[in-house]
Amino acid sequence: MRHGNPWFKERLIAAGFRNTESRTVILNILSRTSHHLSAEDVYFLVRSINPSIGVATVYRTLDLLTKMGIVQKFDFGEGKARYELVKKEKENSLHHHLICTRCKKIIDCTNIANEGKELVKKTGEILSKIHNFSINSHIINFYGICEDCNCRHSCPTNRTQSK
Amino acid sequence: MRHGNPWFKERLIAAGFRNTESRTVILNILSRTSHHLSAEDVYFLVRSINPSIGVATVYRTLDLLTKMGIVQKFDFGEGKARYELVKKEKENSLHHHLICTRCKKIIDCTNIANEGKELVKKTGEILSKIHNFSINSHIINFYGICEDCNCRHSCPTNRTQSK
DNA sequence: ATAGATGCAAAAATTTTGCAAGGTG
DNA sequence: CACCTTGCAAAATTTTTGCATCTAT
Repeated sequence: MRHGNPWFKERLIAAGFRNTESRTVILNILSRTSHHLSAEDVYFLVRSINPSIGVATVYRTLDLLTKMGIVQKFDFGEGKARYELVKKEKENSLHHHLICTRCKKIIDCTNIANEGKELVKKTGEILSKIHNFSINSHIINFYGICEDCNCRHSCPTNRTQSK
Repeated sequence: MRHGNPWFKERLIAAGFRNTESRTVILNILSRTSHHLSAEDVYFLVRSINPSIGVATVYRTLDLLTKMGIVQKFDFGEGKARYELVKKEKENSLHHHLICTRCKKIIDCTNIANEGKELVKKTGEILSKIHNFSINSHIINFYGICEDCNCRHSCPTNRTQSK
């Protein structure tokens, strides 16, 4: 994985796309982090490597990678999307998240509760068959209030309606 | 449920909020549909009932209802959020969605694959305990390509990169 | 009377798009 | 060389916010 991500190059070519600098840079960034990066995060990192790459390219590339199934797009209700490389080892695992609706913290629980793997798979197969829908990925999100927020506030609803 | 949604009024008062016209109108709209409405959808419907209510109030109210757990906020990666009233009967059910990453269609599968209910509950309890996180709701989304899109296009990736 | 709620319009924030210029196969 | 990609900036979208005014309790 040191240089060039050949598997990625192959997939691009095979799909009829071109193997460009921007795409390589963005893919390298995604492959070197374990976080869910926002488009802005990616853009920021991209600039530190090649300042001539623009935001539009970042968005277009993330979109392309998502459509190719190389990247998974997440939406945690923050008003912006986040992206993560789909790793081979992760392809068969669960994507669990705990999301605090108060402070927007995201706790990644992938692979902690793996007993459910079979069931999610089976459920996917059933739905897939009923609706003739071909599934590429999934997300299981739990929403609630995190430990920190629970300690700091006693009232369950933010009184001021503000952030 | 014909008039006033008394249970809602009670919850507002109990939490120290006021029982206002806007809130009643918005809640009535949400309680009369089975769709996931965007803020824009709600605003549009609100205007047809009381044109003097503004967008900001719609957003503020949806936010308040979400924080109170009366409404669930969904984010399907369309660039905007959608909202749905949490119905009593639904509180213990599953929220399954099939989401087409090509045409953005959302297929609601709530309650079709109910064998998973126990498992989701158990998983939630485990994660909840590990992270000391109090769960209010959850979502299970499957991403892929829908029947219509599969029929119309042979190539797995949209060649033009455009919408 | 008083703290909370609202409307309005401006501002923020994220993402998309048109087009001319550049790069890849 | 043809066609895909890109940068740039403008535009489109969705959501938030400040503030004066209004309203429920």
